[in-house]
Order: sequence, then C-alpha cells, then structure tokens
Amino acid sequence: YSSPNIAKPFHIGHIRSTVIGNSIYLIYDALGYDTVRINHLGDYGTQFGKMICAYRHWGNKEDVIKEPIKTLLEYYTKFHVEVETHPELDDEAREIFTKLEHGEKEETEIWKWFREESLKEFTRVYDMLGIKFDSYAGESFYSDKMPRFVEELKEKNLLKESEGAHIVDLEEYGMSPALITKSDGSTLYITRDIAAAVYRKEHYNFYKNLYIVASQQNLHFQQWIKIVELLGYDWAHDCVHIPFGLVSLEDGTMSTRHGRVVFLEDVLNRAVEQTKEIIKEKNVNTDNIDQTAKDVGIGAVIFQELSNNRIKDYVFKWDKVLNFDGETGPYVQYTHARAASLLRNAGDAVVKKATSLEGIDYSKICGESCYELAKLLYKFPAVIEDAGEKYEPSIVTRHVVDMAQAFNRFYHDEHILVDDESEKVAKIALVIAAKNAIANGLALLGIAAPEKM
RNA sequence: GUCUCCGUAGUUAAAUGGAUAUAACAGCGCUCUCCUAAAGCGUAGUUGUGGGUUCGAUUCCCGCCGGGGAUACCA
Repeated sequence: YSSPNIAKPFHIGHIRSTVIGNSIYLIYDALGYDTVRINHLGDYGTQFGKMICAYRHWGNKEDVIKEPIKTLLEYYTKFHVEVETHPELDDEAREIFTKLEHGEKEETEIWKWFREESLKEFTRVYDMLGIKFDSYAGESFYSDKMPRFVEELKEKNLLKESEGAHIVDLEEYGMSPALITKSDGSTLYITRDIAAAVYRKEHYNFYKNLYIVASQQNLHFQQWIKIVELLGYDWAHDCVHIPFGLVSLEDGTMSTRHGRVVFLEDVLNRAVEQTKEIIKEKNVNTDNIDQTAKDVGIGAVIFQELSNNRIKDYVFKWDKVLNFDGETGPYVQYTHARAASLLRNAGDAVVKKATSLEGIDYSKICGESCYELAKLLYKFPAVIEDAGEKYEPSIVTRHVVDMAQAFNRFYHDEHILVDDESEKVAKIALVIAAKNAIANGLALLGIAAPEKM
C-alpha cells in the first residue's frame, strides 16, 4: 500500500492507499496476524527513462538536491512538452530505460540518486502521519526477477507473439490480453507484479497477500492473478486486490502535469494550523499545544478518509477536510479527552478501585444511556473482526463514532462524580472501559487519542 | 461498443434480505452559578426509474436513465 511514484509529488490522491493500508495493517496486527508492511514504490518503468533523458538535456544537480521532487517533476513535464516537437526523445527515453533494465552503471546511478532523494521527501510525510513500513521493495526490486516468468509462460504455452510484443490471451476468461513484454523487449507493470507475488510467496510464505490499490486497476489485478493461476500456483487467490474509489478535485481529475494537484503535506499542515487556532480560541489548558494540534489536525484528516466505504469516489474540498464538527476525528478525540478529564477529577483511589473490577456494584449503573453505551462496548471486538474480514476500516470508524455519541449522551444524562462512593466507582469503571475502547478504536485507524484538548 | 463500479433527506454518508430506512453537516429553536459547550436536546426533510424473486428488497436478478473507471506497448 501507499506506493507513490518516486520523483512525483505526494498528493491528496495518495492518502487513500496509505491510510487505508495502514489501518488494515493495524486491524490485522490486532487480530493476531504476523504482518509485513510493504511499500511497493513506483520506482521503475519507462517514465524513468524519460526522467533521466530530461535530466541529461536540461538538468542541474544542485537544483535536484535543493528540491528533488519539484525539480524532477519539472523535468518530467518539460519532457512531455518537448516530445511534441521532438518525437525522437521518446526513442531516446526508451533506450535509456532498456539500459537501466540491463543494469548499465551510469543510468543505474542516476536512478538510485533520484530514488534516494524522493524517499527523503516521502519519509517526511509518513512521519507526519505516523506511518512506517517494513519494506520499500518497489518495482525496481523485481527487475532481475522477471525473465524467469517470461520463460515459464513460454514453457506452459501461455505466451503469444502479437505485433512484436508478447501477450497472454485471456479472451476465454472475458478479459483483454495482458501485455507481458513490449515490442522492444522491455517489461511492464504486470510482469513485475507477477514476479513480486511469487517472490512474496517464496520469501514470506504469506497467508494473504493484500494490495490496497485504486479501483482503476481492477482489470490489471484480475489479469495478473489469473495468469498466476494459469502458471499453476495454487495460492493465486490468496492475492487479494482491495480497491478504493477515485479522489478528484472540484475542477476535475487530478493531473500532475496540468498543475491540478493538492499536496498531502499542505493538507496536513493546514489542518494542524487550524487546530491550533481553535485551541487558542477555546483557551484550553493543554500542556503541549503543538503536539495536541498535530494529533488532532492530522487525526481529523485520517479519520475523514476512513469514515466512508472505501469503494466510493469523492471530490476533495478544503472546507470539508477542515470541518471539525459532527462525526469527525476531533469529535471522537474530544470525547476521549472528556473521559480522561473525568478520571483525573475522580482521583487515583477511585480509578484504582474501578480498574481492579473488584467489588463493583453494577446495579448502580442503570440509566438507559449507560446501557446503550455498554452494549456498544460489548459489540466492539466483533466489529473489529468484521472490519478485518471485509478489509473495511470504515466499519471501525463508524463504531468509534457510535461509541463516542453514546458516551456523550451518558455524560450528559448522568452525574458521574457523585457523593455515593460505590456509585461513583461503578460509573468510573464504565468510563474507563469507554475511554479504552475509544482509544483502541482510534489506534486501529492510526490516530492518536490525546488526554487533553 | 464491451466489461465494471456508483446512484439513499438541500449536502456528505449508514443500514450480514427483517420491525416506523439511521446519522452528521447546512436551516430553525433550546441547554453552561453544574464532572471539558470541539458537547447535549428538540424540529423539518430521503431509497433514480420500470419490472421480477420473496411472507418481507436500499440490499438479490433483469431492463432503462444518470455519473465514474477500465478497455495491449504508462504505472
């Protein structure tokens, strides 16, 4: 998951795979699975031939070091402008990519350098989001693992030559043919995905191999999973494509080349800034405004991303992403902070007694809203399993909202810190349970749960 | 053209085939001498369309309408 293309900006379109993938990892980890987080970087392909070609013609080392992504993107854009009038550039770019595939030293070194510089920028955004990976083995990692499958496809009579290229005909399965090698012999995305799947089976021996990739690539996944099956690998259907809908902007589809793009880092920064203003306005006594603003602002962006069914398309709107009212991350975090505040006011002795769960008179919590809250807390583990089975973090998000709503009603209806000691302890026990459930729920989404806000 | 996904209050969305379709936002009102009002409460408003299966359909099947995506040398 995540898997951005190196040398291209990390924009709002990348947030979905990143954040959904992270949450699915967290959910499966919580369910007790051994998990490996792989960032299949888009660090290979014809585009890098173009990029290197552009760098050689118009590039400058200092500029790249100063601002890697922006500069490399300029080269890429310039290439596409120039190629209109100089079509020979395309041939040159293809040739460079072929050299790269053959491991020519000079091309490989430039490419490695681009990759490192890009990764530095991505890491900054991942740090903001609090997201880590176990492996950054991207497409390039499989560059030397593909010839084996081209041979295997030939042996099993699956490969056909067509217009100079090599294809697997999938017509009988209702799919268009899959292009395995281009007419110049170089490989494609699909070839690398087949190599990657086999590598992962051999290296990790996975139970499930999950791909959190946009629904635009549905056909691509159907094709290569079918090919893996035709190659005779019985685990083909343990590879699962988990698709999600498209993010577009109000003025159309995002397009890096046309400058129609919203940078993820800008969204996160603005959300944090706005949170800071709200904190100042409300004059909340927090120990560390910067940390709280970061937890809440970034949490808000992640939460919103995970609140709808992943398959739905949506249009990115600033006022929506910066709206913190209603069923939002800040609402849930606020509820958690309220619960934390109750525990502080209750005092250590009461909290300790309630935590021990010994001698609690549960008959003292009998209001309707207490019951509704308790019911939701009880259902939570089953909800997490359901979310895992369906690869759908929004199921957790919805339930966390429901729990927060129930807690706020309970908070409003019931006086919690009452004089009656046993009633107070019983109610605090419920508060502790709710606070833990909300914090755990947020954790499964990759969101912090501040004690104060 | 073919394949595929989506269509629910003004808006954004919920709903393993089950009871009066559920929330939030935006409206309109109300509640801080009271544990954090980033809260709570009230109010009005919804299944694109035509069939079918079923005791029962937002959900499953077929047609239509509207929108997105894919459809071999990008990834």
